[in-house]
Amino acid sequence: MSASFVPKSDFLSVLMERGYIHQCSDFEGVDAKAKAGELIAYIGFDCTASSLHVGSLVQIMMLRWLQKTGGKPVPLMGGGTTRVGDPSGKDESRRMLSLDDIEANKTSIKQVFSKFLTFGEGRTDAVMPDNAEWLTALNYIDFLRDVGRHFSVNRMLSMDSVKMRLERDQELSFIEFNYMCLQAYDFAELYRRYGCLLQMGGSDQWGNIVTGIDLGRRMGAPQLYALTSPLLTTASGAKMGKTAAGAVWLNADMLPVYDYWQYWRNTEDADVGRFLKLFTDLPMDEIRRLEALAGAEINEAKKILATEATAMLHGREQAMAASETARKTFEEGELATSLPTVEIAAGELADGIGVLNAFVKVGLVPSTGEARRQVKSGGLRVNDAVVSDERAQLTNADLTGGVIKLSFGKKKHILLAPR
RNA sequence: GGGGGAAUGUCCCGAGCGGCAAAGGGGGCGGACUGUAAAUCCGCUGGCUAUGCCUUCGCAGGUUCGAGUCCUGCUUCCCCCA
Repeated sequence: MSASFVPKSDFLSVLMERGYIHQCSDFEGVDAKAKAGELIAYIGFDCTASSLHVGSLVQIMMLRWLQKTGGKPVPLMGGGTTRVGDPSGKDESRRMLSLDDIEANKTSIKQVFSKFLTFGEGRTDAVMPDNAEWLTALNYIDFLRDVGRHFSVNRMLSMDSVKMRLERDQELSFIEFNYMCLQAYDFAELYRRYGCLLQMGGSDQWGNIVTGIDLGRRMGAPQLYALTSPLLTTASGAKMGKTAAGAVWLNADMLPVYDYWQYWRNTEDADVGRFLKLFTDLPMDEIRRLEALAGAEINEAKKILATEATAMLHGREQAMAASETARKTFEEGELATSLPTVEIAAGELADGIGVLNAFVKVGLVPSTGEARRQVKSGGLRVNDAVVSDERAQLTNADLTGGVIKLSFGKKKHILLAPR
């Protein structure tokens, strides 16, 4: 980032101040467009899964700030590119998604965007096109003639991502080599359709975005711009968005609100300030105050981070409920009825069910073998009492207030209720 | 087309004289310590109706009391020559 540059637009001021920016092709240019209220920007999203996860949140937030500062955000669904399958994840035979799957994923993903952006027909309202709209209509010969001639292979070969692969003798498939052409074409097409001037994305997208700018110029678009965000890792170097249980999904049906809240609550100390800036709307003054908290006090900042981030996605009411459940569970050690509950046939419980199987049944551990191991290391508890006998049975006698509380480790609790 | 390598515990990397549920890492999980953090230390890291049974080393056959290990064929990937 150019050290001397001082933005005049709200958009760049916010992004710079909050740490969203890694590189920008032309700060002054973007700044001027934003200042004039003419900035329309897009970010591409895969629709390989029915939900985005935390890893995409920085991108979503950039679109959100764009809208809040007077620009028009364009989240682009990669419905067309998804059909090809992104080859850069080098694990070979990635399954091809059916068109129905892709369509379903798009619908599901759009729900998330509507939490962060306002869609509509207005000047700053977001629109969500799908690159399948133009990519699938392409004819190979026409594409080569109209678009392909603008790509310089010499130039493509000189790009870092390509150069690296060639130097290491790693295979670079033709389809992968073409992927950037399709993405570049998206940019040109979005300019044509929406007057989109800026493409944003993660820092790994820089090369692809710049290729798009280049193509735009050759195809007669005005100057286009690139802006990338830093690749996010936690302070200890782990990738964001992955936990033991899998990805931190944004859709509530794939990750319960409580778990989402917990994800943020468990942020490392060193990340609190950075995350508050990136993942909440809190004013900077407030954030500066929170990140100055030291020692155990920083837990207050983490709770605020969790509640704010959750509220943005799932609504304030749900966020408060998650916060309250956590408070009861951790600070009062009391049984909160809002913990996830799994039902069991009343008769089954009356007959007695093995502890190990009970833990497997509610999904806290994957197998009885794992349950057995956890008993040995003291990781399982029933009604807060450590399980020491793996042969123990759970019966109606274990019901406390109509349920049995099963805990795995300190943080994972599930209630077992007879039905 | 010719020659030479490689594929191992369904997260990854990676050892493996014919007796192997298979060394060692990383990652992950649990425990201790804390603050629901980090760091550190300890334990665990195929499945089950479990003093036993079943399934794992690219795929399919074969040799053998016994195969990840030896043989044959196949698949995929890499390297060298053409």
